[in-house]
Amino acid sequence: MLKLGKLTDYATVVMTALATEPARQRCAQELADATHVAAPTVSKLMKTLSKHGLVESMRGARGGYRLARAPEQISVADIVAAIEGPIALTECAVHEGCCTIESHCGARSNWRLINNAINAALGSVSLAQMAAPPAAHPIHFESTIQAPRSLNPAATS
Amino acid sequence: MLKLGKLTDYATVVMTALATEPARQRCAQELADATHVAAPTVSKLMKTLSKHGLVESMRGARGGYRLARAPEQISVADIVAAIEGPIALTECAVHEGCCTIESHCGARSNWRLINNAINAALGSVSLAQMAAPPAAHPIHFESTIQAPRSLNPAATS
DNA sequence: CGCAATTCGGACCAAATTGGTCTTGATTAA
DNA sequence: TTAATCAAGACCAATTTGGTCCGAATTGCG
Repeated sequence: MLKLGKLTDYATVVMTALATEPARQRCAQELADATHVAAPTVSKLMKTLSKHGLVESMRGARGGYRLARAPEQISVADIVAAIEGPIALTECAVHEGCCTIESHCGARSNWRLINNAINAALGSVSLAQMAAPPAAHPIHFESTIQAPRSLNPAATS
Repeated sequence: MLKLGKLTDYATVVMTALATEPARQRCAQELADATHVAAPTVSKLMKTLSKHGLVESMRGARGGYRLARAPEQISVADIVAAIEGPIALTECAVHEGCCTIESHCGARSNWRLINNAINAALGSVSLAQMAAPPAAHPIHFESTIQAPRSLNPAATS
């Protein structure tokens, strides 16, 4: 189903909630209330997100969480990567040599290209866009993926 | 990890192998030999692929499998959809109303847009491109969602 | 200055999904 | 008829996922 873990989905919801008021810090319970996600789950999510530097955590009695960066500087790719690990459709796109058929596979390199494209797509959507109503920000994906033979992979678009 | 099931990966490999000689029909064992995928797994894959109309099956002695369409007419999105079901990053993108927080969720509609974009990306890559060396076909996909009122320049680093 | 309330952090466990194999039955060429 | 091959399903093992719980840390108040 090309599915994204439920936790990742929840993470985007919580992050979107935080993005509505980036300055205010809120504790896990407060976020759970706002998003209707189970409180322990929110706690777990925030732990992971904080470990990856997407949110800042304040401990102690009046602690809570807060976005580490401006909503425009956080992409959904960041969230996905934080919760689910590096974005990789195929296992071999990250760990080379773990595939038993790697030598007989003509599809590998092309998979990596597709992988990059999706990565770019997810990276081009910011939290600010997620928080806004869909009509406000037309989301435009454009990705030309070419084999790194003689082409400069830097974004010259 | 945004991961794709291993079976889907294998399916693309087997399909790519078939695409190298679209006219020839090959039995499951032959394909297993060529791709180094376990024979029973190939059998299971082909069953599913045939059920979804991507390959044609010939039964009986000297039977085998063959691509149902030209390699250019089959996209990786077709394969993914056949093995893993409809492409949906979030559960709510397909089944509405199964999410407990649907009413408090400002991210839903945007998720659907992203989902469509990825769908388009996978649909723009054909089996013929997968079978060819990566440098041969620069893969280009572009997907603008919603009215292109104001263009978003966030993609450039 | 110490206590207690509150909150984050990490470990743990249960369950669902997935990956893979096997067995049985139907179909066709030799 | 016989052998070979696909079709269909049940079945089991394993990885991953989702969720809960308890301990460590910090702040506010008495």
